Amino acid sequence: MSRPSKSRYHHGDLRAALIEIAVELIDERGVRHFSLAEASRRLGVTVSAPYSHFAGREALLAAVTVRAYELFYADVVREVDRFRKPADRLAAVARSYVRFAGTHRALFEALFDPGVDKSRYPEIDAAKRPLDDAFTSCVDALGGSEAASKNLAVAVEAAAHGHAILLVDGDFGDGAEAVEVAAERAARATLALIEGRDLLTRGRGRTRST
Amino acid sequence: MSRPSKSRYHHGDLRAALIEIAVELIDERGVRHFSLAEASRRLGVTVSAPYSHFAGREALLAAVTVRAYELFYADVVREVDRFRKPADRLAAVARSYVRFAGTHRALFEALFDPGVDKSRYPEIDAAKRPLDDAFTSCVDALGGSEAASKNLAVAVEAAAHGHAILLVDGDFGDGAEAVEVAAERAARATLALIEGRDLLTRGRGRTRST
DNA sequence: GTCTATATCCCGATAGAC
DNA sequence: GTCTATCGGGATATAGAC
Repeated sequence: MSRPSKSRYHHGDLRAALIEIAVELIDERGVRHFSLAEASRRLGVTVSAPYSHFAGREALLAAVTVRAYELFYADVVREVDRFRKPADRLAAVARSYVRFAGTHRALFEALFDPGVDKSRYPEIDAAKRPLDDAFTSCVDALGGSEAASKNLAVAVEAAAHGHAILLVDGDFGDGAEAVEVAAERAARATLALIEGRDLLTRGRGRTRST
Repeated sequence: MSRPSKSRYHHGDLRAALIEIAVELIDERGVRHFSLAEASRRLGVTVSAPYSHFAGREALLAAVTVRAYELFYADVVREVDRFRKPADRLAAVARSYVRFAGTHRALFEALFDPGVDKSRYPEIDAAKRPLDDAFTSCVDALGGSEAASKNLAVAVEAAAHGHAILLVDGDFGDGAEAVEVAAERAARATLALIEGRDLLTRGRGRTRST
């Protein structure tokens, strides 16, 4: 058979193998400690081999980010489609958002790694778009003006993201239980935001400030 | 002579100078590109000099983080004390949280740098505590059960953090205006969460708070 | 106790041979 | 496409000057 040798990726799929091993390594030591050199070592190739497939370390991380968004989106879709009511669907987005952060920490970390200049990798933005659209379409289904929808979408996204960060930061403890606690909190925060959403769009300048 | 040379930091305050220059460098190139070597070069000392004051790069970054929390807390307190009503005070915490992220990006970035293992630097947690307490005391002033307060505190913190990340990520645009937009959104989201807070504490499904 | 000088090792990146 | 060789830079440890 054409089963490739797992120990030595000298068979032409180094690119995919690099992305795969990068995810593993990031899981083990975090993005910051990820190095092309170690990835190469694990794959049994020399340190310069990756440069045939990626411009450099950052480009590989960008590819990892794109992959992460794809997996992220798949998770969100799977979860959202279990519900029909718009509010529940939106809460499901928030829930799966946090779950993804908890169950794929390396990938989630890679998504927001300050070390990758996203503006130089437009494919990252393209990979993110379906996710944003999922948010938006759920929010739109709730009705209300365009401005109100936008405000709610931003608030929910921020809430989901915030819970995800708190989770990854350990504020909810460790393990699978912590993930569910955080995910459930995010879902409920979403429902609370929907409930109080009129307050998101009021005043236009009159909520106090400088 | 006991007169220290100001230009070379050979005067015994290298520790403070390192923290200061670290903040500058992180502002210029981001945490990832910060190096002890360059900090040393800028201060006119050799690369090994910092090791008299810090165990290594990570320890210096930890010190920067502590400093960041101190400044962060000072900002929050200043802003919160301009209000009296509990809801407004809580919204002010969220607002100043986001403002800090926008106006001190380097420090904010350092606060959540995945490269520093916070569990190995307990002083970071200690520096963070006053900030958490500020959140908590504002929430408690709103009344409600202990569990409900906890739930609201977490939700507001997550919302504030989420808006801050979206801001730093450029989702609100650039410049001072973007900062205010994000800060105001966070404040309003806080008010919306207060409004819908009953939904945060329902079902008893998996929400275990401590 | 603080800093210099030095040396080792790892990593990112490039050029050229196979 | 991959390897060899190599350069430059950064992290870190140690020995010694003041």
